[in-house]
Amino acid sequence: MKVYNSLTFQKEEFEPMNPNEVLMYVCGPTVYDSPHLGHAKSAVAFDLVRRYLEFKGYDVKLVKNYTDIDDKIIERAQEKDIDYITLSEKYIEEYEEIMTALNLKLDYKNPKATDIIDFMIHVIETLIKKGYAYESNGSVYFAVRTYKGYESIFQNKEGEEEYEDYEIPTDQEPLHGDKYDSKDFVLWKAWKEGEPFWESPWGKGRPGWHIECSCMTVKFLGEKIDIHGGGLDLKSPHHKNEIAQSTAYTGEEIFAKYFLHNGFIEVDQEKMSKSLGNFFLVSDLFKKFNPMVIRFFLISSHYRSSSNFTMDSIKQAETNYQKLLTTIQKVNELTPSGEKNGDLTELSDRIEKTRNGIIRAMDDDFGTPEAIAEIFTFFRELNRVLFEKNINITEEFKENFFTFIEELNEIFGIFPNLEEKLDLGLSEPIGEKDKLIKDLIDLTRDVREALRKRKIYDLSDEIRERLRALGLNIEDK
RNA sequence: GCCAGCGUUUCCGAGCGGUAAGGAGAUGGCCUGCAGAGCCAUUUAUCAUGGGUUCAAUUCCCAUCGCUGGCUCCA
Repeated sequence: MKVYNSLTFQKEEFEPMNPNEVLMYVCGPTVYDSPHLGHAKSAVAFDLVRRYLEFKGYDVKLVKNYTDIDDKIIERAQEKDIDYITLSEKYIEEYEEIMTALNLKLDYKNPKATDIIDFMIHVIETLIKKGYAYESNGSVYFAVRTYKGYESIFQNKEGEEEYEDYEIPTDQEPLHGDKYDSKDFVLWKAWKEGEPFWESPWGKGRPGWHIECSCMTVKFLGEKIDIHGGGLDLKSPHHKNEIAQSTAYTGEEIFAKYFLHNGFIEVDQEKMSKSLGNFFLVSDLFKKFNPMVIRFFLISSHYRSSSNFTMDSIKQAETNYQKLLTTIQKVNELTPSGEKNGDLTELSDRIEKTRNGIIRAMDDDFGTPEAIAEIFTFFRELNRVLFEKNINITEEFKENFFTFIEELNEIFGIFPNLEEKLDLGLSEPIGEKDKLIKDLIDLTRDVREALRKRKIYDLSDEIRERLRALGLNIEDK
């Protein structure tokens, strides 16, 4: 299989360092606000990568961090006059709830920046010792000029100018605030009145942003990993800095073999932003759409391209998703009674063809849109043969079909709790699905059946309409 | 300003050297007590514009325009 590697600007054959295992790190959110659709896009994109790699037989270890100490968090906590921990805990909890609803698989580890302060201090000390970093006024900076090759990271150009041999001029006064070079970035931030702090060899302070991901990777996955993921906006300088400081620390040639970056959500062809007022929080979208519709929307475009979010496009996703569910429901309701015949054999072949088509698409840098197209093509054929020609199916075919659906669920994660859904015939979640609801639905169905038998259509239609208004789709045979 | 990416039919959205997947919407038809679902057909494409390379370009190269991102916090 091939993946697009941001380091080399091209698709490459995917070969993890260990043939059976994939070590993967994804930059998680800074928890100072509720997750918006962009966070969901990133999270779902890498959940998909992880799922597909697992489907291919790899044992995937995925670490995703929480940045729980940072300027914005401190600022927001001060505004609200609460402790920064209270703030970050609140948003971590919300993030986890939302990602669970979006059917993300659990990560191997979700460390918080503040969990590993000691280790960060150790890494920063090492960087100073090795001559890559310097202390200045209680802060510590990474001197980018000491890192040969810094400017070439993520540069798709030949002959990028690189730094000559350079030693940090610690005997001089810094020219750029506390820094010797404007590009130097902070590893440790000196404490300011009113801010949370940790004790360090350089006095009170807190870690800089870039160092945390490097430290987490090394601490929880090792000095070299296979895949590092994150949003496109993190490429520079965050990932650039991560690579520099990590390899400076470990002395390894590489930090991550493949860097994967996901694209953005746009709204009406414009960037989604608070100032434009076109900002969508996932929690708000959940009020109007099933989380699986959101997930389906997100995987309907390729993870690297930007997706255009409009009310129209999310409704289209809803229609499409429902279309898949409807067909699955219909197959589920069929009672196997037939003998093997030519049509069924052909359909079984179609399952195999579709499976191969999906694998082909996903093997090419996780081509979800093409994979989904394969599913639709197969489902249309399925509908035509099964429900237009009224072919009887066999037990074997039904099993075969549901094994395939289960595979789809493994790869795309779009059919969680399918059995429940099929039993209830629900198109939308209606809150707590318990036995009472199911019984009431059955009751209503029976009443409608009776009415329709006596051709009292106006009444049965009214019941149908009112159920529909409640989010229950009733379809007459 | 510098760097990177994108511009495909009414809409969403693939393809990326041999004249363009899939879905939505719309219209007509089949089916149905009706509706829905489903099926069939049409809408369905001078692939932003202008040059160039090639037997052949939506796909490669150059320029222009438009949009987006990075250069400061950001998924």
